[in-house]
Amino acid sequence: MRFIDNPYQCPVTRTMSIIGGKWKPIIINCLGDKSLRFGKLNQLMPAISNKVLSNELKELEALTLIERTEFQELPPRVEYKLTMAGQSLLPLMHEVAKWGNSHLAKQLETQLH
Amino acid sequence: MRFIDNPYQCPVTRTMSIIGGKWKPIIINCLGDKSLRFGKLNQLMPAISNKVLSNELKELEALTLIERTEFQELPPRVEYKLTMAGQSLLPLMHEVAKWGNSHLAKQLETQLH
DNA sequence: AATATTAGTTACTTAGAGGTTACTACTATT
DNA sequence: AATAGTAGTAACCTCTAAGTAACTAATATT
Repeated sequence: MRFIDNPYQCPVTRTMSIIGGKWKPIIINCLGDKSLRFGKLNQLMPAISNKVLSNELKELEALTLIERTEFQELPPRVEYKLTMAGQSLLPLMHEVAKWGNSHLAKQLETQLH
Repeated sequence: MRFIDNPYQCPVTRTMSIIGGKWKPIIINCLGDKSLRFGKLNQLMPAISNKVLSNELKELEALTLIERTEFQELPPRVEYKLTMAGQSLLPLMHEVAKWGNSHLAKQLETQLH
């Protein structure tokens, strides 16, 4: 999802423009306050392809929401974690998760099939 | 955005499957606790086409998150408002808006161009 | 008889997000 | 000399969410 035209400076529109993609909120929530390797993220989100995960991580890094650390080891090790800016999204993610745990959300999910 | 495969029952994934579309959170936030006509919604979100707005409203209605009321008048009058279920999303929308109003979000928005 | 008003619908097109598959680099281990 | 392990990349494809433009129904008003 790309930038949404936001003439009235709507804050919801602004947030959705930035983290409204299919995977970004899920990645941010997976990271939480942990530092995770690429492969671990891929394993936590089995439905995302490594190409898309790689792209999303690059975009999140460009937005300064996550930080990528490369270790000089073999086999390669790369860890991702939220920056302070990224962590500012955690209360929001908590609210998203809270609603997702509600009876209504669980019921609606089954209806989506 | 359609259903996301959610093998680990992740609540964030669940929420994003349901309201993760480009426009749904914006529509829900626009409605708030008000009852709004189709044309008014279109005016509040000038970047959405009437075809897409119409589709999104139908989907939200099918999810029982909004209620559509048709008045027998001419010219036609139709009003949309959140159901109780839809209103359960307002605290979440409030958190989304709060983050969207942060300095960081405003800064990142300009960067998206 | 033309225009306005409202809430859409229809038919068509298109951008691009997302998906698939195969591949690479580098070394240690069997 | 083949395999494993990690973090990706490259080339290609596909689908569908979204966009565009024109149109409709029904009546009142000019």
